[in-house]
Amino acid sequence: MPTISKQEKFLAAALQLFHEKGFKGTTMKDIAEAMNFEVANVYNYIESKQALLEGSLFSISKQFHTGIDFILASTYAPIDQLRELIRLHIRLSVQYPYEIALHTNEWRNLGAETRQQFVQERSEYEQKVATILERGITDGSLRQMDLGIATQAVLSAVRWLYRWCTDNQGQFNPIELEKQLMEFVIGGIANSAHPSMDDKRAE
Amino acid sequence: MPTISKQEKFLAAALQLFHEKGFKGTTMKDIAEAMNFEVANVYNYIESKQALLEGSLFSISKQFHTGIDFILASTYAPIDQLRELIRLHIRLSVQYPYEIALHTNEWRNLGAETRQQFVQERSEYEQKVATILERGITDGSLRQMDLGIATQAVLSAVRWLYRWCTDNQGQFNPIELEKQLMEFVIGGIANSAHPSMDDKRAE
DNA sequence: GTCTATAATTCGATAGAC
DNA sequence: GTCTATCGAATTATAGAC
Repeated sequence: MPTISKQEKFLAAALQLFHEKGFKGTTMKDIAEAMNFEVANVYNYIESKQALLEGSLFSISKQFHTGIDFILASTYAPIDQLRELIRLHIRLSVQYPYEIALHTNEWRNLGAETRQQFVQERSEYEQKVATILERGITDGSLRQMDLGIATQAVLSAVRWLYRWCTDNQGQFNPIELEKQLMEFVIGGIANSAHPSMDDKRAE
Repeated sequence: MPTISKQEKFLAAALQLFHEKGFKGTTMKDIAEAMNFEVANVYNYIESKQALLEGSLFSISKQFHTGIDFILASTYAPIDQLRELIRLHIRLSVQYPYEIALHTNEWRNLGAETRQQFVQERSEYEQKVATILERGITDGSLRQMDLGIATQAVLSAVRWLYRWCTDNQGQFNPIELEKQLMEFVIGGIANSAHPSMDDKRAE
């Protein structure tokens, strides 16, 4: 049985509260109560509320960048890089759902400087996703689409995963989730021999 | 030229600030400065900060429910109801991007009672979307999928639209956006197999 | 590490004059 | 409708004893 340090318990409690009440809606008092001690003790575990936000936010950002960089540097064909991208998002969503919730919802609360850096990193990540899609469109494995729309559509398709994990705490099959989502995304932008969007329905 | 009342200007200024800085991150002073008057005057336009949040939130929630209720009550086939659902989301995202941003991101800041009502309404909306998908799966026009996953995937595919509208202020073609997104979503979950009755996928 | 006490600031909201 | 002035409460963070 893995020993969970009080540090880790503190971080988990804070992240869960941020998820439930939002970053600004969560007070140091809330966290202290979750830890069963007084407010002042919070500062034994963190430097400041802002530092806690920044640490978690950029930590998960780095995880995503590291993951997609490996994918981009691989010899997989573009459509299989896209599969790997989806797998990456599922894996991280299962492992760090509350960090991703923070990353998705609370970046607006960063200070002016760090916020700029965050937006920069997020923009670069989207650019890397777009690169995968662009290569797929070029080699014909992905359907012709507006690259910006395709990028947002793909990222949106995986952006809800963290909530699936926090809501159904382990009460789901990640393998099946992966399969279903793969089918949804790939089937959506893969260049199918079946032009099902050319709507000819029989009535 | 449409006359814009100061009330409307106030609401627009507040919503934009909520979008940029978050609800709790926006102070009455921020709004007052955007309106070029002092803080106390804010309360000539609203009852309270909470009331402003609740009003906008439930207003847009009602719009979505009204829209999907018409779709559900129509005689469209399920797959075309899905098309209409996507059109509904695009239309509302173009018309009320900042209200939808609030609805998506700031519902956690509702009071305990109103928050419960919000979650209830959102859950009912998801249920209505699931109904459309379920009918489509039943009649064979949509691929066999886990209904919960399919519902989240479809809703996620349209959830980023408001940001597309706020970021590219009118600098985009809504018709083309609609076409592209349609192709992505419909192509993703439409049954690409033969339009016959075999609903069991052979792998 | 935990406590009590408190500093320093901010914020939502109201009162009342003009 | 707009202003000045202000109240009361909440919040982040620190000081210092145990």
